[in-house]
Amino acid sequence: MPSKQSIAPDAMMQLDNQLCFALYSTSLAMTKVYKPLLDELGLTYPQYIAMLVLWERDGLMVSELGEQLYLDSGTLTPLLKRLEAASYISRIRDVEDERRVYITLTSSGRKLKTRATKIPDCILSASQCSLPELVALTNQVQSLRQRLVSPPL
Amino acid sequence: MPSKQSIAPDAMMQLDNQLCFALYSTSLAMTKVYKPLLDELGLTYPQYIAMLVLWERDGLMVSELGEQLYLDSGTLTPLLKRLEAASYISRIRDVEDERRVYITLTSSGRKLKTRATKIPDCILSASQCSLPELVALTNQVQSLRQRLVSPPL
DNA sequence: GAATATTAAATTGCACACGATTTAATAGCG
DNA sequence: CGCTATTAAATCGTGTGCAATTTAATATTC
Repeated sequence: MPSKQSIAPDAMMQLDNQLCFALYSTSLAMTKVYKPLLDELGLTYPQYIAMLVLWERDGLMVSELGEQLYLDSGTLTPLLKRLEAASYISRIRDVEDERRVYITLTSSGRKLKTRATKIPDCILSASQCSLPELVALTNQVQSLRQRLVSPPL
Repeated sequence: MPSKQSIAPDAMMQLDNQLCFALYSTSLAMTKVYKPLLDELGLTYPQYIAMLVLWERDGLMVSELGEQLYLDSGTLTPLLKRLEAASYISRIRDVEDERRVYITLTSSGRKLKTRATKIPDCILSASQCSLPELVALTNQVQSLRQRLVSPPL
């Protein structure tokens, strides 16, 4: 009989028991719920979360944006070029330090925030979560992320 | 003053408050934890979860595999071709109904299961979760997924 | 102050995701 | 039987993610 802190290897390997697959498939399912809402704004989900950060604080460097999104320049550079092509942001190289590129909202990008306001409500309703459940689950998942990105020595 | 079931729109839009971003970024962080373990097996994470399903039940159709993984043929066909190129699976068209393609493990693919057995333990330890916490969180996330993929009328 | 190291973005190559379309095969129906 | 509808995979195009490398600029060190 297994102890409290162990479990049969086969059970561990079952897909439905796996937290990682639950996160992976639920994240993809979430993105599909966002899709029709974001289509109206002409944004993909990763573009949307980049805009969310910029709506909070404009004028970030690519690397600062990357820290908040947990994404690197290999992902962000092309994504930001598409947002620039859509006239939502400007990419401006710092004259003080030409290695840096600052991301700034255009007026069109700022205006988009208003139209995006209703999205969180739509998602909340689609997720059929109570607000306390949503807050609790978000905190637990964030706490897990923190443990994963800063592993113990 | 907002009622218990409402919240300021600005707070809703803050990135860190958002369950979807928490799932998205944590799922990506999880995949990075898997990476060095899966590199030893020559698998990517999506390939690994396909193998997990096949280790449970061999000889599934592409569409049956897709139902379990929540992925469609546009994703699975190239992924399965790579697993076939790696000699872990065979793709065999059904002679009864030539629209169907059955996925079968090769002996090499079956052998891989042994080497994969330790992975769930490594992940559990990296996530620094107690087993009860992991089980509870997995159930909550799965329940959310179910609500997202089968919305109410 | 020239050589070296570090830093910030960009680039490259590969592997997903997925909507949409296409191809091919079977089922259903009059 | 022949026509239409449905089904199962495959294909195609776009947009991520990310490791690894490259490019260019700034810091550091001797």
